[in-house]
Amino acid sequence: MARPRTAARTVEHPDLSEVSLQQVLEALVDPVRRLVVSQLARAGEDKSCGTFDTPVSLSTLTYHFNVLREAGVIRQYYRGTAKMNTLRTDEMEERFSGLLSAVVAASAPESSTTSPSSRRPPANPAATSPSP
Amino acid sequence: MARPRTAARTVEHPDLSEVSLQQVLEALVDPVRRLVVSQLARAGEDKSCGTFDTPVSLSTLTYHFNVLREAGVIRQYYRGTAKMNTLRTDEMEERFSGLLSAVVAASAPESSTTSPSSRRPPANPAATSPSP
DNA sequence: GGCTTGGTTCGATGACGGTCGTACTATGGC
DNA sequence: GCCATAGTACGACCGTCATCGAACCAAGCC
Repeated sequence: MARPRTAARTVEHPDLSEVSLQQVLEALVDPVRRLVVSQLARAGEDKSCGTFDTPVSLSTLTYHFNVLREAGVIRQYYRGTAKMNTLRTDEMEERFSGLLSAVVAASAPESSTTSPSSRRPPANPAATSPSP
Repeated sequence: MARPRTAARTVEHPDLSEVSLQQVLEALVDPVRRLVVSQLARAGEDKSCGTFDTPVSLSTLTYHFNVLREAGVIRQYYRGTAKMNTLRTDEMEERFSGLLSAVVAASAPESSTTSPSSRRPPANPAATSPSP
C-alpha cells in the first residue's frame, strides 16, 4: 500500500508555450496522425482511441497518440476504461495561428488520398509462404 | 554533337496541382529547409543558392533546394552562373490556403530557435582521433 | 585558353521513426 | 472473485533521410 503506482489514470499534457513549431510539424507530417486529426476534427466530439479508422495496429496507434499529445495537438483523458481524445484547437490557434486549421483544411480533400511520397509499405513479413 | 546534354540550364517545376499536402509537409518539416524558406520570405527578393545562412555543407544544401522545388515551395532559375530562388507564395496560397504563411509566420520567432526534437547532430566522423 | 566562381552528382554512412507482435496492466461488469 | 474490454510497454526490425567529401561540370572573366 501507500503506493498507488497508477496515479489514478492521469495524463500529462505540455503547456503549448513549451512546444516548438518543429514538434508540431513532426507530429502533423505523418499520414496516420493526420488521419487521426482529421477524423477528430470532423467528428465534432471527443473520440476514444478505439474508434479511429486507421491502417495500423493498435500498438502503433498508441504510439501515434503519444506523439500527438506531446506535440500539444490533442488532449487525452480517461473515461472508464476508454481513453478519450480532443483536439486542442483553440490553444493551437493561439500558439501557431492558422497552422492546424490549414492542415486540417488541406487534409479534408486528401483524406484517403493519403499518398505519402514513399512511406513504408506494410512490410508484411508473414506473407512469404503463400499456401498455408 | 546534336546533343546539347545540358538542356541550356533549364529547371523543371511541378504544377502545384500535382503536389500533395504530404509532400509539402515533408518539405517544411526539416529545420534547414524552413530556414531557407524563412530567409527567402523575409528577403523580399530572389536569392541565389550561395547567399543562404545555414549550418550545412553546400552539397547538402543542393539536396534541400531540390526537395523544396519538387514540393512546389520554391521556383529556381539560372542567372549567369548563379541559381536564383523564389518562394511560390501565391500559388501555394491558392493550393494550400494558409499553410505556407502559417509556417513562415511561426518560423519567424523560432528562426534560430531551431531545436529539432532530436535530429542528427553533425555526426562528425573525423573527430575521433584528437591529436593528429 | 585557362582560372575562378557557383552548383551538382555520387557513393557511403549513421540515425531515427514507424511498424509489428506479444506480454502486461487497469477498469468495469457480473 | 473473475473475465472481458481497452489500452500500454517493450524489444526488434528495417527503410528512409540528412549528412558529408570528393570529383565533376558549366559559365564568366581576363
